[in-house]
Formats: sequence, C-alpha cells, structure tokens
Amino acid sequence: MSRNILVCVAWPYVNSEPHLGHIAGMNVPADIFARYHRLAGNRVAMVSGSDMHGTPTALRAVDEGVKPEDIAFRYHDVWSDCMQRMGFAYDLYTHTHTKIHEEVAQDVMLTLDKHGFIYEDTQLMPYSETEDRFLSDRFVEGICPACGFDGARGDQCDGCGRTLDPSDLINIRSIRDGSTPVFRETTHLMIKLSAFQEQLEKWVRTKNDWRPNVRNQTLGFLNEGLHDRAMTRDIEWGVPIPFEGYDKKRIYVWFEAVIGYFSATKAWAIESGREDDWKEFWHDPDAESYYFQGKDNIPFHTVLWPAMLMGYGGLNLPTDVVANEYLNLDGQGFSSSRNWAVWLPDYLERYDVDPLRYYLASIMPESSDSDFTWEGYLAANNNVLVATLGNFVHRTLTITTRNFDHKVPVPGELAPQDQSVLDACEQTLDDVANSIETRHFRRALYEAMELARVGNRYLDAEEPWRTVKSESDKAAKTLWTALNVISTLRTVFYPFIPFSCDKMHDLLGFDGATATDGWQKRVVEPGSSLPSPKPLFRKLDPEIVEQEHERLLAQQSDN
RNA sequence: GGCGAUGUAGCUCAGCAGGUUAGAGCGAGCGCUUCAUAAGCGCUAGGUCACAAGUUCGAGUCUUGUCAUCGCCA
Repeated sequence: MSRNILVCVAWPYVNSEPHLGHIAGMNVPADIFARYHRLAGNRVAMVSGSDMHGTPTALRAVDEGVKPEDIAFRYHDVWSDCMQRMGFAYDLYTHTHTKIHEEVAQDVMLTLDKHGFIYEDTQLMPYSETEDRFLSDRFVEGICPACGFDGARGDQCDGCGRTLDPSDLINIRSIRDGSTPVFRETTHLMIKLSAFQEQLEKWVRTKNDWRPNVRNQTLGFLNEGLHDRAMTRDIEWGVPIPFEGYDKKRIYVWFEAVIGYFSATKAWAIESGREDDWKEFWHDPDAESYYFQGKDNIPFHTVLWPAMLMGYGGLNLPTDVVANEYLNLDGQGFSSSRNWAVWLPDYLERYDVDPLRYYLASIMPESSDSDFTWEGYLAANNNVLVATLGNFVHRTLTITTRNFDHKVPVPGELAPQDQSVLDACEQTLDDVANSIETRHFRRALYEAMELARVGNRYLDAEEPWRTVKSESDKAAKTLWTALNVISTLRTVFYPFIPFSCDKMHDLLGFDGATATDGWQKRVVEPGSSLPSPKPLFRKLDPEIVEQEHERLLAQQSDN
C-alpha cells in the first residue's frame, strides 16, 4: 500500500553560497530518502527553501550597505541552482519571502492566539536614538563582562562562548553606526511553550527509533522545563505581525522559518494544480514526516515546532527528526567567515556530481562528526566507484557486446551459482530498502556496493571471457545473470548516484527510466540489443589532491 | 557550569539483550588472473576496543570517575 511521506529539509540561511558542510548532513540524506521512497511507490513531497529572514542575512546587508532582500535573493538563486545541479529532487525548493509563507505564518500565529497560547510581555531592549529604532541582540556589541573580550555580541561572546544578554555588555554600541544605545521598554508576543510540557514528554517517549542524541537531547531539554519564548522582535526585515501595534516589529525568525515546511507543502500543492494535496501529508494520520537537520537544530524540531503544531491543532507531528552531526574539512569545521570551505558552485565547475554524492554519503556524519578530505574523495572515486562499481558494469558489458553481437544473451536454464547471484540481487534490494527506511544511509550504501563485489567475484569464478570461446551456452548464462546484476545495481544505487544509474539504464538498452521502474530487479530481456559500453565514471588524477590543497590555502590568503 | 552525542586497526566505520582466537571496506605487503578505466580475485600483516577503578566465572559490550572532540542550554 502506498504511503504518504513528507521529506522536510532544513532551511539554510542565505548569507553565503552553499558549501559541502551544508549539504552533507541534510540535503544528501534527504534526497536519498526521498528517491528511495518514490521508487518504492510511495507518495513523496520533499520541500525546503531558503530562510530569507535570518539575522546573518540582515547583518551581511549592513556590511555591504545594501538591502537585506538583495543579499537574500542573490544567495537564494545560487542555492536554488546548486540544489538542482546536485540532483536534489525537491518537489519544491522555495524561500520564506513569499506571499503564501507570510499568510501561513500569520495564520499560525492568529490560530495560536485564538487557542490561548499567546500573551504580551514587556522587556528592556537597546534602542538607537540616532536611527530611531530598537537594536536586536546581534546588532549591538561591546565588552564581555566575563572575559573582557571587546566585540562580544548581544547574544553571545565570541571570545569565551558565553551566552549574553544585551544588558550585560560593557560599553555597548550599535554595529550600524557605533552610537551608544539607550535601553527602552518594548512589548513582544510570547508563546506559552510551558503549556505543552507534558504533552511533548509523552510524545517523545514513544519515539524509540529516534537516534540516541536526538531523543536524549530532547528529553534533557524537556527535563529542564520549557520557558515561554518571544515570537516577535524589533527589526524590520521579516514577516509582518498580524496584530495591532506591531507594525514596526516582525515575527521572530525561529518561529516563522519552521512554518516553512507547512507553507511550502501548501505552495507545492497550489503550484502543481491540486490545491488540497498538502492535506494528504499534514492531515492524514497515517502520513509520515521526516525532518533532516544538523545537530544544532534538534530542539527546534523536536520541541518548538511540535509545540506549535500541537497548539495549532490537527496537523501531523514529526515522525522522526533525522539529525546529523557535522562534516569537517581536513579536521577543521567549515567556516564561511574564514573561507575554510569547499564551495559547491566551485566544486561543480570542476567535478562530477555523483562522485561527490557518493563520497558524502559514504562519510555521512550519522553518529559523529566526519571529515571531508580530498585524499578521501580521490580514493572513493578511483578505488571504489571506478574500480568496483564502474569496472563491474563495464567489463560485463564489454564482454557481452563483443561476443554476442550487441545483444543480450539467451540464458536457457540457469546453473545454481547463477541463481544464487540472482538471489543476492533480491537480498540486496531488501537490505538497502531496510537500511534506508531506518535511516542508516552509510550502511545502505555499503550494502549496495557489496552487490558489485558479488558481481566481480562471480565473473572471476565463471570466467565468461574464457567460456565464451568453448562453452558459449555457459557464457550466455553468466553474462545474462551479470546483466541482471547491473539492472539491480541501477536501482539500489539510484537514491545515491542517480545520474550514473540513468547511464546504466541506457547501457542496458532499457526503455523508460530508472525512476519509474520501481524498487525491483527489472529483468533484462534476452535478445534485446545493447549499445556500445562507455565507462560510468572518470578516473581522477592523484594530483588533484595537491591542487585542491593549494586552492584552499590560496582562497584563505585572499580572505 | 549543566545536559547530550562521540572516542574500536593508517583512514572510514560495524560490533554493544556481556561469553570461544574483536569484524568489513579503503590503504599496505604477497600471490593469481588478464574480460575490464593497470581494473578484478585470493591470502597476509596491523588493534593494551580514549584512560582508570568497579560489578561479574567472564566486559569494546554494564556501573562510576577522568580526559578529549562536537553540539545544545545557562
């Protein structure tokens, strides 16, 4: 029976281009998951977009002296383009500066208010008299009272890492013009998170299949007791607030960005011409929803967003929040500001997509931080993709086309060793499916590659290049079987390296497309014709490792 | 400071309802093979399972403490 699967991917701040650290733990696993489920015959909606209203975007605009929307749209376009080129098959990749998002976010706010979960609260905030506006915490800096670091922000000190309040800062000043702000009272809307405490605890305790850090961190967070939280702030970049007296304030971005999952599903339904389709994913109690995140985002998706959904009423809570750890680069965290990054647009200019998708999936930070290295990338490409998978496909097709006149051999009755290889295909389909279902992506990838090894061992044992000369019947069985292994590889690898699988599809002379052949071994038709084989992957020159290292260093000194 | 996760062969990771000589892939060494992008297949080497104490007949596997890394909260 077909299931409804909503795949939600974290919304990136658009204050820089995407780098590999951004996509490794979120877009890559989400796309694997979504592609698998589509193949398995389930109804999938994969949505995300750019978080346009993040403070970093507004800050960058200040730095460059332009409007926040200039920054936001500039990088949204880059992200959008990269998502597409990477083959991340979103049903909709949108952004939060849209009419529908504004409407949905405001509706959520109004509904929470109607249900009694919102109240007003007054607090003291820094106010710039020169600019006649409040300064939110990231717009002020000063000396950290704890460590004396000059340049601590209103929310945190970069010197000692301590969390701060603007009123803690010594010699507080505006980062916009350096003037000294005064503290004035300002009124904000608060959400009663405390009202959801018990309901959330009960819900999380049922989630035994969540990853340990997600579940335990959430329980720990709840254990400390939920504090009500401001959902508006004094800033002019963001979604307007549908209440009297709030025209100079905006919805706090944490509150509004998570609503993007919901508004984007609605937007997708409208754009696809079936306005009510979003209900299949948000109202149907059997629908499943999976949220792919970085580890820094866990409480937002396991506590705050579910609380909002509970308060709104009638909408599905997350089935799982699949949070990954971080990807590092040569042992150090990716950093946009230090320019320590492999930027995606830059990568795409010089290399192919699938080797990156493959390598990132193979080192996916599922249980701990992992490390991208160009040595590792080279090894994954040359020693595994080319040598194991590419070579198996290519050697099989080469022997077959040369000796059987570009036709699929007619196998006749199979021998036991042939049958056991076909059984291994079925087993691999089951194993990979099960691993992806349970969100073990590295294991799934390993299991898929294991089938290519089975194929290589099988060819070595059967030696079709030899039997084809003396026992043509036997060679026909071997090669037909091996072609069916390729057909299976095409399917089980499709979630990971779709472009290469489409090539395999063509090399087998198949009509239609891998994407519509289902999660099954499509039997290769005896007697059908085969095109001339071409290698699936390019072997890379080991020199790229040194070149890329130099490139990284050069880009740092440019900085 | 509190909480959470992680720490197993050179690298990336399995193993963890406690139980014979701790596993895989890549890398390394040796051998076989030649259909294949000098690819494949087989064999071998290599680990005080972060450290310390404890529970147990027996502990990477449970308990406690320490250290390190990352994240969250204060």
